[in-house]
Amino acid sequence: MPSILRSRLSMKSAVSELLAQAVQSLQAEGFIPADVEPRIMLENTRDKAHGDLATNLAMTLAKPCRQAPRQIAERLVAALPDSPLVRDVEIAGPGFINFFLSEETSRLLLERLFAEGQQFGRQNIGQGEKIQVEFVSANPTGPLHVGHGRGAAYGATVSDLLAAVGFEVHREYYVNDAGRQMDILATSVYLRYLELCGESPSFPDNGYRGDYIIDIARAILAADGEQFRLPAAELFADVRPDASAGGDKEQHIDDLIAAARRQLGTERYERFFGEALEGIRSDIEQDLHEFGIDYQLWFSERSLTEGESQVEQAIRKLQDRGHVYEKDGALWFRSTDFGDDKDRVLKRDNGQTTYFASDVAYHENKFARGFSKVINIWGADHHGYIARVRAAMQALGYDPDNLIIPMVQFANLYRGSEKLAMSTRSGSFVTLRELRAEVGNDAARFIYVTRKVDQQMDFDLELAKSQSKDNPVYYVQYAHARVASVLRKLEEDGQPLDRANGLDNIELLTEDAEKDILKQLAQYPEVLRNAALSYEPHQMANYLRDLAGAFHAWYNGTRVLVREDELRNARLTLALAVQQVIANGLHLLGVSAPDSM
RNA sequence: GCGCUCGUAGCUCAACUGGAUAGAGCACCGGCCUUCUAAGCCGGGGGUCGCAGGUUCGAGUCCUGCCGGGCGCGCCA
Repeated sequence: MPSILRSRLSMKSAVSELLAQAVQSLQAEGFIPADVEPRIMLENTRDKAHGDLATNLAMTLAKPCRQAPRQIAERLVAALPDSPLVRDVEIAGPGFINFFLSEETSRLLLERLFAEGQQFGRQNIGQGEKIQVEFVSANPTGPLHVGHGRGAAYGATVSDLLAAVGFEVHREYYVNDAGRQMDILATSVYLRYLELCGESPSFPDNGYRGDYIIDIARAILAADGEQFRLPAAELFADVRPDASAGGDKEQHIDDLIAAARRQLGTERYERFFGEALEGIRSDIEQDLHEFGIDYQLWFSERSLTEGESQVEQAIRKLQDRGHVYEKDGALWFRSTDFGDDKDRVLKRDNGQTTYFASDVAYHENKFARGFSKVINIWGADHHGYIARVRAAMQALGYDPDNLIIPMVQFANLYRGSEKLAMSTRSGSFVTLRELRAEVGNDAARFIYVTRKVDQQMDFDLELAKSQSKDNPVYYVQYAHARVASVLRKLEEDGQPLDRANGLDNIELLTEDAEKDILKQLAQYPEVLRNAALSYEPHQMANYLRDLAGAFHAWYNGTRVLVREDELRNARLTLALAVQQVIANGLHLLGVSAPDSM
């Protein structure tokens, strides 16, 4: 293997290196000004007539060289060192330089592909740099629904892609276990508990109605009996009326929470709070685990205020740096100094710190742990928070560019043409668990990441559930299964698999379809790199679909198991390479690569 | 109203991050199973890249202004 390739990621970087040498020698001659540092951009051509790789280098040099692009192109081509990788070079159009790669490149590619196997495509761009990815982080007030699923699939895949290019990835779930929503949850559980005891309290309009609330209440009843039972009338004694009774639903629920806490006592109230929280959180953890997603840490929001309050410390740090002022009895962060629309309250006039203050503390905590990059994957409804959190990080002395916040747009859920309403409170939603059961993990994971995250998407359950060809994931998996099937047939026929012989006869792969596949295989490491570094898993998903498409087209018209040993081995080698790359790619997407379907 | 974001084929989405003639899948029409899995393949029709300017060798991609969708705009979480 020529040294030029051994150390390089791909053909692309090898050719790029040739161009760099050409530029150097032209600079030595004085044709290109010495102070110019051209950025060499090579692209994979869309049209085969343009060769395999093309560069616009001559065009970008036109201005500094004050020469016509085509003239520069000619000089560059003349200065290119000879390479066994390049078969031909052409100048075309306004000044593109097109490279036609030699068959030798295919042999080298496949040799490396098989040598690396499951590792093929993996790189070390990250060099072990620590990067944190926080995703899902849904409030533990109920099971995850299909909207969360998108963030889950996206976050998990981004994490795995980054790990595959050499970053040390730390996956984290921020548990919002503080605040009023959790109290509403705890109180909802308590009311269900009372119902199970035989009381008949009215259930608040604002309470959580899902069946899982009753399940948690039932568990408490089973463990501890009726020791927490109170007469419903007593509990509701000083509670202002609910909206359905002509009152205000927010006042009603707040009164109810206060009454429950007072009458049960803090310790016994905490029992319901804790059971509700841990019951739901662990259910979410299990759900995600089954979806192929595991975290390194479940970070509790409450832990930020317990003991030596990190929230107070963060506020103090902002104060020390002169970004905090007092107004109307509250403490404000002057976020407008860092581009936010308005200043934000850190501590309310009643002494309580805000959710935002917790967020500041959490992000301070993240950076303090030494992550060089912090990625927050947020739902689109949180986009108003980006400016203030960035502002806080800047105020605390961190580079806001190291805080990356991709936003997951909502998925509109349809059942056929019927649009489904999603509401956690009312308990009427399709859960992620239901989706997984109906569609399967593979299809769900794949479909979620085929679209760019910042695009709103329509998710049609009927379509996703259909076990037929409408599902793109089957298309890709089928390509993998077909190769496995060929191998089974080969074994049945008692024929040997001689990959070394196949590699020696790569030049027998002369069909257009075969060349297409080889070219696409060569691009896999680059696709992986781009998908990871731009946080765009859909690039990998689309690539795999294209590769599977090229394979199906070839497979349909070309028999692999032919009588001639050399040709058969060459084709088998190609098929095996496709199988390996599809397996590697699907693995990164959290999707299985079955041997039969 | 202000801010962020998106707008590509009838529908759902791509376009290698500024490159050559904008591509797939559904859906529609017409072909291909005695041969390694037809969950497949081949062919066909279908486009003012929301609109209008601007930047440059070159714009779906960048900048500005409109139009339209989504989201946000609390001392809630």
